[in-house]
Amino acid sequence: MLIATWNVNSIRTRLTQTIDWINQVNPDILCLQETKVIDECFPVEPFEKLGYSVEVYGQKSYNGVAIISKIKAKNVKKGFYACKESDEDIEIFLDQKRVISAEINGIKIINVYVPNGSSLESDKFVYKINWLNCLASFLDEQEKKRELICLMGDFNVAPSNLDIHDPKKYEGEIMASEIERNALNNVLKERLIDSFRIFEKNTGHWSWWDYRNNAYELNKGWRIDHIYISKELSSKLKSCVIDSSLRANSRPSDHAPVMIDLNLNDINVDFFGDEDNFFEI
DNA sequence: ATGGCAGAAGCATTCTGA
Repeated sequence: MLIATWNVNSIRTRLTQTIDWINQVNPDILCLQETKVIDECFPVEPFEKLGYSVEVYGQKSYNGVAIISKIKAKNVKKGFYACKESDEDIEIFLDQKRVISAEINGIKIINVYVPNGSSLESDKFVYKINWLNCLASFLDEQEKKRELICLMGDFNVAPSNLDIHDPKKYEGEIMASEIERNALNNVLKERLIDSFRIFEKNTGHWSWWDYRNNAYELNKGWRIDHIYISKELSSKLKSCVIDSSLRANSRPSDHAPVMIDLNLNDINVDFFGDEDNFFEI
């Protein structure tokens, strides 16, 4: 089962490239970020023609997430819910459409577009950390339900210095600070693992290159797009790849897709709906 | 320290992103 994530930086501008990529790799699930379109205007037909079902949570101009899947998503939820914070605390995140989740093939799929934060001195940075803390609370609640989780998207955080082309230059800066890394680790805790690092221990692998200063041509990138899976799923993980070739297209997204291959043949797809049962892998 | 590029909104230029 191929599960992919891609920040397309506008689905309408990147529609042809997205459809071409789907035809090329045939993913079972594709999570998109920065769709930048209201739900009524999301181009669902090209995906449905290929046999996919589409779930969207977008807004005008900014943000926006979507789940494209061969198997229709169940129990689709838009925004945060069931966090231990009160409803009023969750409410401040409602106007930015950055998270959509659903159950597909026995896995809880959580698609996120984490705020960038601008700089450590910015109000947006406070928002970013609060948002990550809310995501951590959201996952705490999912964990109580013993769900198998696949959390993916644009995290706007490089988990370690191995994930930055010039870590000294950006030490302590946005996307590289200890504050952000700690907030991310508090989301992951001991329950979620970085799919990419199961297979690759070295630096030099990026998922995002700045549009400016010829960053892609100079290979000055960052690895900020991630697929985290429940550790119970790690034995099922066959591969994790970043398809950086798309960054060389004309009019590319500044992000590349990331994709895992999970062997789910022996997973009980009827798990959801049976509260008294949970997986034995 | 600044600006570099791209997209949306909307028609000149600003806001936002990372």
